[in-house]
Amino acid sequence: MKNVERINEIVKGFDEQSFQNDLIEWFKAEQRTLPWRENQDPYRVWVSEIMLQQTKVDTVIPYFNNFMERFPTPEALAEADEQEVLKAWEGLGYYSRARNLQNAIREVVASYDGHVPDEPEELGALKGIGPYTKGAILSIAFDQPEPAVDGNVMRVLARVLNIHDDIAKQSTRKLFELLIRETISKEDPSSFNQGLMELGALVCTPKSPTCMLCPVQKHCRAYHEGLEQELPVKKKKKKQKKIPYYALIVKNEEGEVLIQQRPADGLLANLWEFPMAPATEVGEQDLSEWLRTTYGLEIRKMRHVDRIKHVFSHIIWEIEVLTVETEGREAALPNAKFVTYKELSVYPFPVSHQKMLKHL
DNA sequence: AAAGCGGGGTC
DNA sequence: GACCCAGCTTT
Repeated sequence: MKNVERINEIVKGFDEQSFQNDLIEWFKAEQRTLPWRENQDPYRVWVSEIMLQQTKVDTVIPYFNNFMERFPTPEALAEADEQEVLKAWEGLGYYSRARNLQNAIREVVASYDGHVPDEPEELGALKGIGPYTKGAILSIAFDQPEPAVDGNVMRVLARVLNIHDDIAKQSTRKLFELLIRETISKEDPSSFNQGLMELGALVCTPKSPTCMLCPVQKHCRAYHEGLEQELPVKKKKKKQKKIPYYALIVKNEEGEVLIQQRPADGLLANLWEFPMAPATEVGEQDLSEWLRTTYGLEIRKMRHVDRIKHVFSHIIWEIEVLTVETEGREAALPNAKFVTYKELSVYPFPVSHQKMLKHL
């Protein structure tokens, strides 16, 4: 069946007007006070939406406040060093978000005189702005009736409209976008979109939704069928592969520690770390040789001090941590260098390596 | 369409 | 452990 026909089938007998009213009324009364809801500044809305991707509100709040203090305007963010931006993002994860955001903001300053564009095509062409974020900015900052379909929205609508499509597929997201275009309030698209998300976060939760307190319970087909726990349908992903490493906390005679910048692409791009040897290729007895050939450093003393397991979305690092004292003072590798304990604080580190700081 | 990309909270 | 989170980009 074509999407248009499905939409007509789905919304048949659905009281859109009443649903809108109940949802918006509830949102206006019950919405949380959040820093990015102080006003409609498109820059603030944008930053908040990027930070909120795959990230809980409670986690984002302190990062958002700090980020706005350090980079209050698009110009301030455009002029900053990427390392400063990554430092402000440190611990938040998905660091390409930060790099894409700055890239896009620089584009806005260069091409749009620092004004966030309110045209869907211009906005969507900016780095890091996909279908969801585009719709969120357009509806929340510019009051345009555009769909902003995230995980919350798909869960809420899957239940309300009793839709059993796999929400992991992007064709399903497109179906929901069409449904929203049909259903969204033209008078207050911002409260409508945010209301769906707020409802998903506070009431229509993934497990044990509190249907008894739901403002749109009477509209919910899954509730009436007793299917709210079965929806939404989502294909589960396969589990992560384990990768073993040795991490070396190397101190020279000055008491400085060896750190190294990761490549500009891929996992944790451009962040800093302590040197890591892949344990699949290097054995513990080979570490002296590895340190010599890789960094030109002679080991004086080496001690096993910790074991760290760090879970990413797609892999698991299993890290054996060793402290090392060396004779050399300089590292041969250009992206590696010795720094003092104090200097460490300006470099952005992934959480996996922050866990090793206690061994310094 | 599937995989890569973080980190934290919950059950 | 598994799942989820105000997803996007690359392959």
